[in-house]
Amino acid sequence: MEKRENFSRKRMAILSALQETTVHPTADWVYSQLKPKYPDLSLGTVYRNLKKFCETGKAASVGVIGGQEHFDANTTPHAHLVCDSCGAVVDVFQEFFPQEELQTLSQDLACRIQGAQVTFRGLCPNCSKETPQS
Amino acid sequence: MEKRENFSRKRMAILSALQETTVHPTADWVYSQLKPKYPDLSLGTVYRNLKKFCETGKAASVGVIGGQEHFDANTTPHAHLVCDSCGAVVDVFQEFFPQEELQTLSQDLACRIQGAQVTFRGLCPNCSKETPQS
DNA sequence: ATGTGTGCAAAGCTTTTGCATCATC
DNA sequence: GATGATGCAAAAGCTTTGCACACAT
Repeated sequence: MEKRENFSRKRMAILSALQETTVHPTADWVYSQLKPKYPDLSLGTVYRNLKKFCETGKAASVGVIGGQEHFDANTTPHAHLVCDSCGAVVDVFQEFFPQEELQTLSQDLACRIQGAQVTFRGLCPNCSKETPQS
Repeated sequence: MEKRENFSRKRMAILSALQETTVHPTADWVYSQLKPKYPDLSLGTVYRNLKKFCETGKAASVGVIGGQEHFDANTTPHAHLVCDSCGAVVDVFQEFFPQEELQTLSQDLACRIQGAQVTFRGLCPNCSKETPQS
């Protein structure tokens, strides 16, 4: 009978993995992370659940970086910095486009802007430290 | 001898196609566009040249939207709006992060920001017109 | 019973790449 | 000849999907 508590334990594990990290992982990262603890986990399941999280607002896509989609469980408005050197995706906790600004912009452009994604490119704090001035 | 003026005519055609449109095309769009005029054009060539244009600064990537990378021959700082309804990528000619602001931000975060990509999401002017208030 | 979640493997799509060929110099 | 560009097809890589089975209600 010990099989019974399988009520989406894996789904919870995927969401937790996403919530407990700040690396903005890819599906593959989550899979590798959980595989040891859930040996029969399938990559398809990770993809399916990540997609579902995005649809239900539990997570958001950071976009495709280096050919792979990155996810973020922090859905509060903030930006990201993608490091040219190490590829890291780090948070920039600042809201550059509050609703009122989006509305102003929408009026100016005769469109309906509903969200903004801000992505910086450069060197992350770590790599910035280790790289001599250019 | 009529073969002689083949000096990268295709490369020029690819760049021109990119420059003469505002749709921020994908590799496949460029390929389809040029194929009638250049029946022996290969998709690989389009990919190779688009990549080269990005490396040499003649073009820039708008990012991966709907699974395909979109390109832009306009490399002046500006933003984009991706339409949730028709998928169009339209220009927003405004520079939201001038160099000085990037430098300020870099200091605050102890990093080195070298560029910013701003992408809005919502309804483009066309779809906004045709869609009743929500 | 019905619906949902999953593993597995196959398929799908976009993009890259190896190799032979052709053009230019 | 040497270099660079291309066509073609194969390969690679990421993501989705069909199907059968297990689990939950």
